[in-house]
Amino acid sequence: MTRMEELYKPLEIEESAQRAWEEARVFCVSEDPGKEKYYCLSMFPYPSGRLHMGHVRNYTIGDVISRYQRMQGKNVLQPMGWDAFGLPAENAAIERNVHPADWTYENIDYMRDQLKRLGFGYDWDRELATCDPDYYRWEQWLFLQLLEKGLVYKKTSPVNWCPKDTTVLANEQVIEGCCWRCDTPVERKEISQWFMRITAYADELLRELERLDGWPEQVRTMQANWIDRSEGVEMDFRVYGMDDPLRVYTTRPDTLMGVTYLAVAAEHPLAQMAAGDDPGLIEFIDSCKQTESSELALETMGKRGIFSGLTAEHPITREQVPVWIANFVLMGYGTGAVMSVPGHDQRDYEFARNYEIPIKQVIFSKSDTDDDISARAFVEKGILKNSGEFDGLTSEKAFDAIANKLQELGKGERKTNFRLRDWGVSRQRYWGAPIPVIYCMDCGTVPVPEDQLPVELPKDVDLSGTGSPLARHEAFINTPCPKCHKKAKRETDTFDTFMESSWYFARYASADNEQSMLDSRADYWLPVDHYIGGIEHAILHLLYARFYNKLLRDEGLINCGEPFKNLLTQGMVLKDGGKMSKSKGNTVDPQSLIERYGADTVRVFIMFASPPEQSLEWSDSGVEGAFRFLKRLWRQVYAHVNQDGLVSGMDVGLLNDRQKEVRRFVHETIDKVTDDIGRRFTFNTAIAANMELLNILSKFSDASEQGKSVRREALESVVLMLSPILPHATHAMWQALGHDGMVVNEPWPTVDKVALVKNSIEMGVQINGKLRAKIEVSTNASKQDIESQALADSRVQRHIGGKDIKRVIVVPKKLISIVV
RNA sequence: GCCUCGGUGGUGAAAUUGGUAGACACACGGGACUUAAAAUCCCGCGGCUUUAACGGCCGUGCCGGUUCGAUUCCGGCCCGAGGCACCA
Repeated sequence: MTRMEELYKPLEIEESAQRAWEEARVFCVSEDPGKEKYYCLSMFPYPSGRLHMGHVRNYTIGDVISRYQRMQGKNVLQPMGWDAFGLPAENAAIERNVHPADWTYENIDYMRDQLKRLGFGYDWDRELATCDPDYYRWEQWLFLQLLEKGLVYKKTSPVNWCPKDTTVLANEQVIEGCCWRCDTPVERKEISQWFMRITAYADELLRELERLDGWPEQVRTMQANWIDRSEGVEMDFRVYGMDDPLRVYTTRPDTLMGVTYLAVAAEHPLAQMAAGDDPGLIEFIDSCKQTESSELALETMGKRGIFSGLTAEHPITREQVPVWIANFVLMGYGTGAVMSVPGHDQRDYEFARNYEIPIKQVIFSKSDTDDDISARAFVEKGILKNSGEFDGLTSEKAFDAIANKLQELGKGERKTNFRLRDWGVSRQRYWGAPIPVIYCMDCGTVPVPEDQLPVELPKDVDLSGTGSPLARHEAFINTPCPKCHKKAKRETDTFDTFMESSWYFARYASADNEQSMLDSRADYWLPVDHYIGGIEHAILHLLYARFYNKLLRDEGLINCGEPFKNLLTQGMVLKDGGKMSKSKGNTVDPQSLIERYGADTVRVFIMFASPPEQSLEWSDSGVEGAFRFLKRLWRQVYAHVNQDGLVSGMDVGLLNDRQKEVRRFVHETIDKVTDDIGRRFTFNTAIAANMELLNILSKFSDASEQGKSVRREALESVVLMLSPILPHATHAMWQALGHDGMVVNEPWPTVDKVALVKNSIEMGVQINGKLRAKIEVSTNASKQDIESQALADSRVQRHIGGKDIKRVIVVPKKLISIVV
C-alpha cells in the first residue's frame, strides 16, 4: 500500500501517474483478434502554437470515452497526430521571418508536451504529421491513381484575387471585400484548377447518411441538405445569331411557360461575345469581377444585371426571351446560365421588379382563383394556367408533360442534379503537399512516375514576395518530362489541406508502413468506433473524409464503406458570446490553469461545465470550485484510509437500514454513471452524481465494521467511476486504498441489483394539473391502492374540497393526477 | 440570403420515453472555527404575496394550439450561435 499524503498535491501526483503509464506502455496497442477492438479518435489539431480550450475539451472527451472503454475490457486505440499544413504557418513566416516548417515543428513539440501534461492516453508510437513527406507521398500516390481513373480533372474556377499583391486570397483573408494586407478591393478571377469528382459519389454519400444512426441527426440533415439531390430538366434555348444554344437547368420545368428572361454569368462565353466593343456591357462585366467568390458574398450582395442585347427563343412557345448578364450567376456552378421565372421565384421576382422585366403568372393554387403576386412571387406548386397545352395540369403532372415535350423536340432532357459541387483541391500556396504532375509542351499533363514520389516540398523558398513561392522556385519547377525527357515544368499548386485530414484516421493503423499507403491492420481497426470533434466540421471535413473512405475502398485499400461509426460533435468553447479562436484573439490559455491546479482540475472543470454537444461559454470562475471538489474527494479518501484502516469484507446480510440506504445510493449512482458515460455521453451529470454520492457519504459517519465496509465500497466506486475523468488523482487514491495494480487497468464497477431494492417510493399528487401533495407509496402497491391512498391524504382532501372527481390517472412510479 | 442548432434562477446547468421545474455546482448572503486572515465546515438562495402553515399566485425567449398534465409535441414570431465549398 502506498502511503497517502494528507494534502492533495496535483503536480507530484500527476507526474508520477504519467510516469507509471509510460513505463508500463499502457496505451500502446496492437491488433488482437481475440479482443473486441475499440477505435476512439479525436480530430487532430492544427499546430497553431499552443493548445486552446477547444482542444482541451475535445481531447478530454475522447480520453474519457477511451478510458471508459478500456475498463469495459476492450482493446482501445487512441492515436494522435498533427494536421500540419496550412495558411497560418505561411503567415507566421511572413510576419516573423521563420520558416513554416520550423514554426510548425516547434509548435508540434510544444503542443505534444501539453497533451502529455494533460494525461491523455495516446498511443504515441503512431504519431504522424501531415507535412511529413512520408505521409503526403501516399496522398500524391492516390491522386495519381484517381487521375488514371478519371476521378480527378482540371477546369477553371473562381478565386479571390488581389490585383495589387498579385496573390490569391483565402476567404478568410478578404475583409469587407478587400485584401487584408493592402486593403485593395478583391476581384474574382477564373483560373485553371484541379478537381476531385466527389459528385460521382453524391448518391452514395447521400444514401448512406440514413444508415449512419450513430451520427447526430443534425449533422446528417446538414450533409443531406448540402448534397441536395434534385430532379430537374436541362434544356437548350436557341440564341438568335449564335451557333451554340444556351443550356440551362431547372428543378421547376412546370414554370417554363412563365420564363420572361434568361440570365448568364459575366464570365459566360455568351456574355463575352455579346459585349463585343460595347463600353456599357464591358464596364458591367468588369464590375461583376469586383467581388469575392464566397457564396455568402454572392447571396447577400445587391443583385445587378444588364440586358446583353441578345435574344433567345423559348423552346416551346418560340417566343423571344431577353438574355441578361447578372452578377449573381456564377460560371463555375452548373451551366453558368439560368432561366428566370419571376412569377414563381422570389429572387427572379425581385430582379424583374428592379429592371422592369415582365412578370408572368402560370401557376395558381386552384384553377378558379387568382393568387396575388403584386408583392411577392407565388413559389408553391399548384395548377397551370396561361400555359397553352399544359393548362389545367398540376405542377407534378406538368413536370412530366413538359419534360416529355422538350425531349420530343430534342431540346432538353431530364437530369438529376446535386447542389454538391466537385471538390477544388488546388491551392496557390507554399505550405501544402505538391500536386504531383508535370506539364510538357509535347506530352501535355504527365503524372509523376511512382518511383519519383514523393514530390517533396523544397525548403529553400522566398516567402517574402507575393504570389506562390513555388512558382518562383526555378529548381523545383524545371524538370525533364517523364515521357519524352525534354524540358518540362512542374505543377506549382499544392493540395487543399482538407486532403490530408480526409484519410489520417486510416493511416494511424499503418503509420509505420513505408511500402504502401495502408495494410491489413487498417481492416482490424476501421471503422473508427467513436469520432469526436467540433461541430464546425459537420459538413466539409466529415463529407470529404467519407468521400475519401469510399475512394480508398474502391482502390481496394480498406473494406469498410463509412469511416466513422459514431460521431460526437462537441460544441464550441465560446468567450464573450463568440467562438474562441486565435484569429479573434479571445482565447484562454489552458497552460496557466494546468500549472496552477493540475490537469485533473482542468479536465473535471471542462467536463462538468456543460454537456459535450452544447456550446460552452467560458468563465474563469468554476475552476476554483472544481479544484475544491478534488480536494474534498482527496480528504474523504484520506480520512477513510487513516481512520477506518483495514476493512473486513462486507456482509450484506448484516447491514442496518441506514447502511442499506447508503449502499443503495452507491449502486444507483453506478447505474446512472454507467448510462451517462457509456450511452449518453453526459459527463456533467456523471460528475454531479458522484458529487451527490460524496455529499451523502460525508454525512455518513458510521464507524462500525459494516459501516466502514459500506464506506470503502462507496469510495472505491467513486474512484473507479471518476478515473476516466480524473486519471491521476484516482491513480494515487486507488493505490492508497490498498491496491497493487493501476486503476487504469481495473474493470468498470458493476451494479448489485439486490442493493437497488426499495420498499417505498415518493409520488406527487396533482389536482387539476397542479402539484398539491407528495405521498410515500409502497413499491408493490396496486394502482387501486395508490389511488385510495392519494384520495385519503388530508392535503388532497382539502384541495378537492368536496368537488366531484371526474377522473383519476395513476402513472406508476411517477404521479397521480386528479381532475375535479 | 440559405442550411442547421440553441434560448430554463444573479451564472453554468439538471429534469434520459409528455409526468413532482431548478439536481449538481459557481457567485452571493449569514453563521461556526481563528488573535486575524486564508483554508475548511454548516445554513440560506426563482419572483411576487399580511405564510399562522407542509399557504397562495406566477414562472422554462414571445404568441397561440394539442393534452388530465408541455422545458419536452405542433404552428407562427423574436434573439443568439455554427456552416456556406480557399481559416482549420
